[in-house]
Amino acid sequence: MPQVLLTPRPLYEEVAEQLRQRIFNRELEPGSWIDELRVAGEFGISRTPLREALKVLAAEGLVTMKVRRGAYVTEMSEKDLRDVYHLLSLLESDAAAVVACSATPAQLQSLQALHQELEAATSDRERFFAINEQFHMQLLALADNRWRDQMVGDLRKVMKLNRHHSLFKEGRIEDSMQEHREIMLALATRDGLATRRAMRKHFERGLKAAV
Amino acid sequence: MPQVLLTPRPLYEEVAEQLRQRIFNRELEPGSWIDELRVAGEFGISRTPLREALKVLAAEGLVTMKVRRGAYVTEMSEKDLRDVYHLLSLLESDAAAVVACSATPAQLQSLQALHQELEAATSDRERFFAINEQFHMQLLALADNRWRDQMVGDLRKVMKLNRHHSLFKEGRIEDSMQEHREIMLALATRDGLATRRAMRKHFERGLKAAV
DNA sequence: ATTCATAATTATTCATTCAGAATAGTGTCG
DNA sequence: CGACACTATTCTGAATGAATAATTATGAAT
Repeated sequence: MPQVLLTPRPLYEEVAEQLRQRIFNRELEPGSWIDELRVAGEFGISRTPLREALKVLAAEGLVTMKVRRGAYVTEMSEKDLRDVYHLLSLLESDAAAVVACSATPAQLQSLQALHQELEAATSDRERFFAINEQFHMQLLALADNRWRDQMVGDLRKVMKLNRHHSLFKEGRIEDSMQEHREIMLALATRDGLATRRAMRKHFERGLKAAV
Repeated sequence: MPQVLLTPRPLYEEVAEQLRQRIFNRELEPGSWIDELRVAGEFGISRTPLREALKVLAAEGLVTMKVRRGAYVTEMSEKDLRDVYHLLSLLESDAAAVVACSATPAQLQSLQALHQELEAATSDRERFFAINEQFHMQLLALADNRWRDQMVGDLRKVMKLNRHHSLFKEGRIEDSMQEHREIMLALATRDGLATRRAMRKHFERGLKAAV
């Protein structure tokens, strides 16, 4: 049959996304070897785009390449988790401070809207998780630094390698919500330092709940 | 007994490094299209490892891929330069603060040694530049966060895309040296906050000299 | 029986080949 | 004379095949 697949993006990117999902779903476990032939067979593609996808994932830190030994799913130690949280805290709290000082009222309003959605989703773990991610991404977007966006995106991906997600802990959602309220308050008062502090605290608590 | 390793690293990594050099040397100009056939021919290799190398460089931000239109050397606007400096300042000043608080005396001594080398190289621009890079990398290494190392490495690479290097400005070396002295002083007193401030100032001045 | 060496198998790495899409050039029509 | 359309060429994206390197297993020797 003719390959009528409209390719909105190149195959290796599609494959990279699929591989990310498999890694996050633990179908490919951290530390395990990625069999190029087997995976290429399962996707019904050749090894070439798969290898290119693996290069992308390696640059993101999701997999690590060993010379002449192929690709392995990255293993995150507890120290790695702390280190990644530390960097995310640094980058996102700075972004929050930037937004507090430079955002337009309309932009702050867009954050407020997401915040309200979050308040309304505290009972639905999956939905809360999704909107929470949206909120952080919107904040990043308002800080308007494409290099930071790239880095935070990568860090958040490798963070998902970790088994225990902070939001899965009992009571974490309520605490997280309270921290978000403090962030919104600091943003509303246009206080850069307070916003930075609030975001820092948010990540600090998040890490405590994650380990 | 392992066999003699003939290929220290895979071809695509070697090619990636060569391409970086060509980009930094302006043999491949920002904004220009990278002709896969031509470059592969010049390197005497096929397109496959070249394409894998381009994926790596794309992840680093040195080149940008356009769908069905190949790879282009990334163009840095003035805002991009400011944004990258901002992030480097954030990441490296935090690293410096960490080192100030947690480094062993022997580790501080290794920094002091590099600092002395730097003091002795103020008359040789090239050498000063190289040792300066070594100093910053050693500081990073002491902060012991491989994810930060990766990110700072990438940011420093894209920074090199910029035409005017801060250290090429007249009088910048002397100023830079003075800022380094303040950093060393703050490190010696184990004052994390002061170290962070000193490193921040160093980058602030560096940016001013770069634009 | 254990260890070392050699051979075979397996998997990565790179080259060659093919197909599809985009752009540029040329020709024709309004 | 200009604009639009069609064709041809060129380059990207993908597949397949060949070669090299590493690991494992087997056999022999101490």
